[in-house]
Amino acid sequence: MSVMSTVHRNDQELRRIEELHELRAMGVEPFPASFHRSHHAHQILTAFSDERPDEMSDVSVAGRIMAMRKMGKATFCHIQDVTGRIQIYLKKDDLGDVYDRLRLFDIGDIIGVEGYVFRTRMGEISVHARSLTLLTKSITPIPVGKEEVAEDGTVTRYDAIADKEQRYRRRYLDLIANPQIKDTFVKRARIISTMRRFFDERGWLEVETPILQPIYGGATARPFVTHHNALDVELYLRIADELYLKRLIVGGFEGVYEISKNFRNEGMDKTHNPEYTAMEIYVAYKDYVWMMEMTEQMVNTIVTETCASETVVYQGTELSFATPFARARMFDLFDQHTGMDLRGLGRAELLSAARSLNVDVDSAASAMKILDEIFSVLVQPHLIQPTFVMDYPVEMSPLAKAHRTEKGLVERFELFIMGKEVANAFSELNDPLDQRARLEEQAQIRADGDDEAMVVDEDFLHCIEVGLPPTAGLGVGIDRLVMLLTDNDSIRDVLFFPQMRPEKTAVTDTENGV
RNA sequence: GAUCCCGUAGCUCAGCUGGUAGAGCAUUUGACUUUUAAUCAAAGGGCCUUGGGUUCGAGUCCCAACGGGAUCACCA
Repeated sequence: MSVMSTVHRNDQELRRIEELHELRAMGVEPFPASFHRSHHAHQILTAFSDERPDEMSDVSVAGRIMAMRKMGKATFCHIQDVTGRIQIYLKKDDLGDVYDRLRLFDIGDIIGVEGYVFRTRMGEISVHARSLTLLTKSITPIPVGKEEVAEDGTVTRYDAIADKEQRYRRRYLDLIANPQIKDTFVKRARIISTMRRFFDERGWLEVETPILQPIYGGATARPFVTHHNALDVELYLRIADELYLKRLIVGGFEGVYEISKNFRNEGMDKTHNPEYTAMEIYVAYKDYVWMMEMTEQMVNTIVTETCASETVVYQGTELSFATPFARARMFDLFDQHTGMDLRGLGRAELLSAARSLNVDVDSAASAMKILDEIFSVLVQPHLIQPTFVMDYPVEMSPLAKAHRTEKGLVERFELFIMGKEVANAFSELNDPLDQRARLEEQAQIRADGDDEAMVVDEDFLHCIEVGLPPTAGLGVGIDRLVMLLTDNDSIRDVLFFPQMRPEKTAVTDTENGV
């Protein structure tokens, strides 16, 4: 089968390729290896002084041409670097033959400019070019809209790429055309680095555990399955790293954490992507009360350091991250929002409670599912400000330690913000007999048809039998935290490359009948 | 997986009760040495997502497929 390229090029692309050949013929290399750059755009715009313009009499900048206004023997263009845009002023008197080559330059090309900084009659700080170097010739026209900068600095962008499919599939074009979205990703990086520093300062060790696991565990979810050829075994992409991190605590580390991707073979929507980033941390000799305090301190630190404030506006709602966060026991919240005491009810009673509350549940649902459903419909939407929900029923939490005083409950909390779960934590279950009983119960639920229930991991049970010290564990959904702090309502907008259905591959020559 | 909406030029979008494709920006040519969504004049550019059907005639109506978005379900 022939694999000849069948790229279709439009008139603009063909013209640009001709320009490229023409430049080479003139002895201009369209793809030089490097360029010395002295300043970023933003640096010049903030540091330029009208009183002392000579301080910037010799600068060099580089970036992508985003706009070009040719006016005969003078040309203005805007170039964009990672910090923003700056205007370049090019004059035939200064550049001579090089100026004539401008006809071979296009929007999208990357150039380097050396010159002096000045302020135009219209008041815009610009670089007056003494020399101009082509750094990369762009062959594909990019969908850049024109932009208008108002007096107050607000930027209006016209006709920039708006199609979500294009924006997600070709994020590089999105980043060029909508540079303001970079802020989200820069903040994402800062959120993670702040979290990492918070843990490192406290002496906890960042570790790496297997992503390919022979037995998946630590959460209830359907996994992705893959196959290892040499061992001829099925392996699973991890749905959580909990069981491995606990093994390290058993091994003698007293604080370990991991920030990395989990994979869950479930539906996709505004808050779910098949691969997502989680942080899990385990600290020995601590319990969930301690972990709650640690969590609110960590979140507060992240918010104040990345948002320069303790409050954040999310989709029009002001959220306060001042400590302490609200705390509420799960069954107290049921009392408050349903008017019913659901403590200790069996499956049949919960089912009739759900019916009387107009919560739609499957009549075959387990007690755990019914409680979960009532909670998510009637309680969760009220948890707008950061709120710790504590003390869950044991059936919902097979890896959490039995509550020290409340029978039937476990020492667990979840952090809710804007009605969404952001963190989940327990006093970890370290009674090996209890742990075995709970996992066997999960295995039974699984045998009864719930393929999301946990699988028994004998080596994990063995490890707990060796002896896990009292330990507190926490998991945080990084993507959701980033969404909250960057005011984005879709997970796709906080991931550079959200999962998309693969595009149809271009037809090959043979299929084409060539 | 279900339902609804969307798919037209490189980009943003028009296109009425079916009559063979339109604008702005971008591109090309010309004018213009401090412009800024530069301006002015002219020009080129479309398998209207794909495949069927109805019709004398389909961008438009019907069916299906593909891709996207939203809502729901599952889940974090």
